[in-house]
Amino acid sequence: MDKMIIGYKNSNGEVIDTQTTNDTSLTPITYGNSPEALNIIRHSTAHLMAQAINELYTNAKFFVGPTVDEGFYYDFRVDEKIGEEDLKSIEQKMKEIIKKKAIIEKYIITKDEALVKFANDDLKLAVLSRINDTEISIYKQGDFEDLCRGPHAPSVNMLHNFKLTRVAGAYLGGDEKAEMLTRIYGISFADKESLKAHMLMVEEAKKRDHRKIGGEMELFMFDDESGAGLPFWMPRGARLRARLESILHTAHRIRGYEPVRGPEMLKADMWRISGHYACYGDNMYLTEIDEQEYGIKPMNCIGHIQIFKHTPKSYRDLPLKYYEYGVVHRHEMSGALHGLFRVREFTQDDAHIFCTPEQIKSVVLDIVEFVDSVMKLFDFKYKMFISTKPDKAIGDDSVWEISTQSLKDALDDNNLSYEIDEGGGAFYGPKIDVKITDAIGREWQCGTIQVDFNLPERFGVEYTAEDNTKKQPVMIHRAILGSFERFIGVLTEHYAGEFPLFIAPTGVIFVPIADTHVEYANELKKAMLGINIDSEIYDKNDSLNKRIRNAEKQRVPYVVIIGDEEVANKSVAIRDRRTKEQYNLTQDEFMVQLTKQLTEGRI
RNA sequence: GCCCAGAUAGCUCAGUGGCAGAGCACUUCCUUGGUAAGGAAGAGGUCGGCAGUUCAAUUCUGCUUCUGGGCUCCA
Repeated sequence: MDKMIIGYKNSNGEVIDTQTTNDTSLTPITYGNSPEALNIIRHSTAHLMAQAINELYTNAKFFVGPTVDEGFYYDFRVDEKIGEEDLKSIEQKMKEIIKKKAIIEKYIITKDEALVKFANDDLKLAVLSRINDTEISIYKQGDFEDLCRGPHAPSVNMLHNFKLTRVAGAYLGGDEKAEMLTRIYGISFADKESLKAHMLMVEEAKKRDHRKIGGEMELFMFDDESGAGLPFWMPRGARLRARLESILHTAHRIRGYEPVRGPEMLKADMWRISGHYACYGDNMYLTEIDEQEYGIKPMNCIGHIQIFKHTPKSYRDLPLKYYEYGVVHRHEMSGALHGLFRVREFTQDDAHIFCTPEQIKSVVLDIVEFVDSVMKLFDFKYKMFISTKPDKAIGDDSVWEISTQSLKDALDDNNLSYEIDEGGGAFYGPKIDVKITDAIGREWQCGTIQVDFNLPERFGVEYTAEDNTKKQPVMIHRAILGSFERFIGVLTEHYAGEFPLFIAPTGVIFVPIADTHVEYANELKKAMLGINIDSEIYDKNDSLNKRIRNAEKQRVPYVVIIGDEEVANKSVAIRDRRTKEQYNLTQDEFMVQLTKQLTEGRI
């Protein structure tokens, strides 16, 4: 028979392994890199790893070893401390085991028998306590056996192409209060080439790491003495950020948004009314001023609500769109901090739109158009998720109905596909989350659109309707980038630091050949500022070759060489990063080209 | 916050219970060069911080701050 069959799929799409059936009328799953095959291979590789760990650490006790998006892991407990360097010996042991070519067998026992069999293994008992079935399957390879629902590959012989990637701690069952187990992550593929390609992707991701590039390019920094998770923007990073802010500012104004700005902190009572004090208090920084408690804002909504309430509003004012680059502080656990991706102080591109329930659909449609423009600008593919009413929710079902349907209609009308996250909404309303995919295929959650009936109610927000009665508006919270910090982090990795001209912190580096050419370079730099291009002059006492090499390494769109010829002709000798070409233009032609290229950043 | 691993020059990293090291970057000088690393000299460190063990600690121990990989959480 075909040795390459590693499982079957039944008519319900369920995967059944070869240990369970050899019914050839089922659809076979052949050994390869299909999602189903990989799932089986990785699951079995997790077991293989457990077997190796079991041989190396005889006191090891195992919890669960599932597959995940990026491979597999196994959680276990050992007396020894396991570090990265131990992964090599575990891999070595796994390879030894493969050489024995053990068949992977399966047998069934009752749950009662399993309870007896694993009586001395508290972790397996913990696993069993989570299983309701009366029958338990056990998989066995050589002398190693493990309680598992499968499916598994027929033989360890099929598990050659793996790599253990990291070791970490993980709570038993994901419970913060439970014991911390050791977790080892790994990945495997059907062939060597795919494994190699994956490891190359990981290498590429490492090269693009925004913390590394951000440091090299001097975009931003963190300072131990000042505190964790508090980013500092250095001149180059601040230039980039200012460009992004400026592009977005115009984009908001064109779309009818009004800029507003709320204070950095408010009396704690405001946060009590909003519900933040009770629901979000653990993440808030509180302080006391003149014996009164204040809270530093973790969100911008209250400020916008107070501004809305300050003057009477008519139905004619709706929808009313307020936006703010709102600085917020949120306490994140120290272990969660991660470069610009997770910080304790950040700025949201935040907006709150006050509208009637009937207007939700068109307002959301506008926002979706806005999101689409921004994501297209940066060449991001994206997906949308609509999250519906959770079990614990406030508000009438009818209002949930109309607003959820409005979200769906808005996306359907715009021909945008989305997935439904059933019950994933906030307690105060449904939402759309935007997940973007970067240049090397990684996904990031950035933008979010949330419908809210809760805060208008709590703060007594109202407007005068056509019939001269007071009515309550709906509030739509939305962010497109999410936060400037995270988005710039993502952009940095997306472009590997080679930002397009319209946000590049430095658009041009001028390299004068000799001192006599510096004056012209200064003139050019000044002219550049006139058309909103930041440039730098590299006139250090290094050899010309070295200066060109260093300038080229700066990830700047244009390197421009200035010599006698250029000074005489008022021209520039260009090295164009985008076209990877060298050519000459007059100064005027160059400025026209740059100005034109800057307009690519208009949305 | 929890588990594991780290912290040595501006950066990347060697190294040692007994005077602190390299490459790059930096400063000065020579070189004034037309397209990817010219040469020489110099400066730079409380070996993250605080205690403890020791004749002696950058090295061993404890605590602490920060960083990394996860868990958890989230923009």
